[in-house]
Amino acid sequence: MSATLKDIAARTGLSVTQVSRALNDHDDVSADTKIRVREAATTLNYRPNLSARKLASGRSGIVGLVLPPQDRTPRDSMFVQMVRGLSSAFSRRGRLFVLHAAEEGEDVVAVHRRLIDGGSLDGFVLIEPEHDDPRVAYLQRRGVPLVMHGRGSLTPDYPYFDIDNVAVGAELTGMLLRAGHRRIGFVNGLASMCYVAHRRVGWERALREAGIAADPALHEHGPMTESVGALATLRMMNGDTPRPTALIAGNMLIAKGIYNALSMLGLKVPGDVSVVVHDDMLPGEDLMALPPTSGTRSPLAQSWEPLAQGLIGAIERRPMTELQRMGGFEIVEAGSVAPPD
Amino acid sequence: MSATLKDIAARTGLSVTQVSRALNDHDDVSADTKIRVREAATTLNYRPNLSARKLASGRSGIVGLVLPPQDRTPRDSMFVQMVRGLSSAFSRRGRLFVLHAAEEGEDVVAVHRRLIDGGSLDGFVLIEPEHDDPRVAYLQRRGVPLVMHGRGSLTPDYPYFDIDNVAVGAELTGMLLRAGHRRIGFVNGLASMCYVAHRRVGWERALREAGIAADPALHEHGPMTESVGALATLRMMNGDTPRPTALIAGNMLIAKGIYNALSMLGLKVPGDVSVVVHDDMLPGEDLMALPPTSGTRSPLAQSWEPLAQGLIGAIERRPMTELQRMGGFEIVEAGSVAPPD
DNA sequence: AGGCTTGCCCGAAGCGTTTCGGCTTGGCAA
DNA sequence: TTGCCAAGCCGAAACGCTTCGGGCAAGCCT
Repeated sequence: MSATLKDIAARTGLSVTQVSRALNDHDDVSADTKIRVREAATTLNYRPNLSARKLASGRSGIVGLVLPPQDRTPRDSMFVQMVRGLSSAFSRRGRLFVLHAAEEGEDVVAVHRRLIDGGSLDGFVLIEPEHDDPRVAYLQRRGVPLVMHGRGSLTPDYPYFDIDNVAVGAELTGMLLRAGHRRIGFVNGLASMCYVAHRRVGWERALREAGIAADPALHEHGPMTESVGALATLRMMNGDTPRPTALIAGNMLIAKGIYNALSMLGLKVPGDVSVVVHDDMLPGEDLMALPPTSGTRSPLAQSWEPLAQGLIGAIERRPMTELQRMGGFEIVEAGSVAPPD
Repeated sequence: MSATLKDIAARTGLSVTQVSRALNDHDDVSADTKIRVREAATTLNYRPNLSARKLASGRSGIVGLVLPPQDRTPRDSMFVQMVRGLSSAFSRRGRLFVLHAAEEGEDVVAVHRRLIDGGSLDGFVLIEPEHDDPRVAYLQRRGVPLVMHGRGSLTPDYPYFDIDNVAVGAELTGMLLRAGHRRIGFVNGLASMCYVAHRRVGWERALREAGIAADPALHEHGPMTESVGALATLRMMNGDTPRPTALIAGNMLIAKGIYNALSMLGLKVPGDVSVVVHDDMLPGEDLMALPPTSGTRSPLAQSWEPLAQGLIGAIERRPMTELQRMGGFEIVEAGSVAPPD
């Protein structure tokens, strides 16, 4: 059905060996031969058989991602964007990216095992890191390449792409401190997420450096949704402790909730309360009609390229230093911060 | 690293051939041998190498779905649900389901080609059928098994799972006709979607059978979103032609928009206008706080099992009659329909 | 006794690739 | 002339599996 190396060999009068070496750009093939082989390959419409390649060399050129079994609907749209971004990034590099959804009850490690032993995948993109991540432990033990979106700790021993979330937390806090705020609330994400913890560390550090004790009552954890933002705001504003004069939102949805709660309380931004946010630039959030808000910004969509680079680097056994990469973030001044009182 | 047939053969004192046949449950292996082989396989933690299997037999046990390149955010959540459902349905049947996202500019047929020639996939689940679908044409020509979610025409020549959308359209219309309505508006989905056309046919047919001419001004096409529902309602209610006394919503989001527009116009349901809807039971829609609405209902989530069955049947070259399946739908009476005036 | 079936098993070939080791050729230095 | 080296090429084995075409007993029929 589909052309094979043998067909090209027959057509060019070369051996299968030499054709294979020509197509893979080995150095003991004459330049002229390489050209002839490549021409024959395109006219015959040759596509390498990845199964055969995998069997012979151990590498198939297919990489994948296992979708965690939880089903938190607000994140679905992000997953789709991620799959699209990674597909395209790997395609550009001549690899095939596939996604497999883990079963509800199934052990995530077992799913990875199935995909490796099935003998098809060369490596994995992992998301939502945990401390001492069992997936990482397993893959490292089996010698299977991986790249993490984020970090399970501040200095992990595996390839990753992440932004400096401690710096993000510190910068958001710093923007408010510099405006003169002293009581700064933080509506953060789920405590189990590492980047959430890192941002909290940044918040605490910035406060400490300004000589302020971080008040735990001013830090809220929860899924990054509108209602969580709203409820957390109400709690902080109606609590026993003195009201915060400024709020940090973990993402745009939380910010939306904060704005809703503040307007319910009759409080103006930035007149009564200052607000800053970290913006992931998720698609669809732009039509949320949020007032311009200062803060930090780093598009999640900028992760796909470095992640693809990182995984391919890992597959090619590049040194670890090349595989641990950090993305930057911008600082946005949009007028949602004013001095207190 | 991982156990192979040879390991099992060595352990049981059988030949590789016989071990393979035992594991694949061929009939010229004694029952006793099968048991011994299976035991050895589990203690050695054997997993078949899918690449090798594919190479030898032409079948890998991997099936896939290509995510169309458009990026209509409201559908993302449905895609994720679909991927989860299909993954699990195929896993239960010992197959591996993967998803690959098509590139923005890329030809969808070319993507399928890449996946076939890559030599990994046994077959495809297709979604969003078109008339004379080029993907179907290509796969049929190559002899690659497929199953369609929906139908590109009422009597296609390929395996599919669909519900009877003509009947859905007719039933929704019928519910309103039986209450005495004569001017019945339909806010339908995108005209390019086949099920949308089928429902329209059902609407027209039911009207015709009741001796009513279908007024094109009472039929609106558009993406299935809240605002489309709202705008279509405003147009129909403020148009030059007599107002409809009842409205059909293509799905819950459209219904939501209809309710919003009606309440803006100060119209009550069912006092002033009756409303019926087809409910796909997408997750998250329950928290849309829609008033109880009569109509038809058939959970999209019930498609994954029949689709998996259909594709596996197609791979096993079962007769076409077994592979073309229809799902049913329920009729919901929830009090959103009353006689006109 | 001869032949036939049935039950169980095996060797070997083959799927399409990569890769190891070795082969030839021509050119150049000794 | 001989010896050597590099450039370019090739055969064969291997990856793990399926499958074709047999083989060898034991049991049955005539």
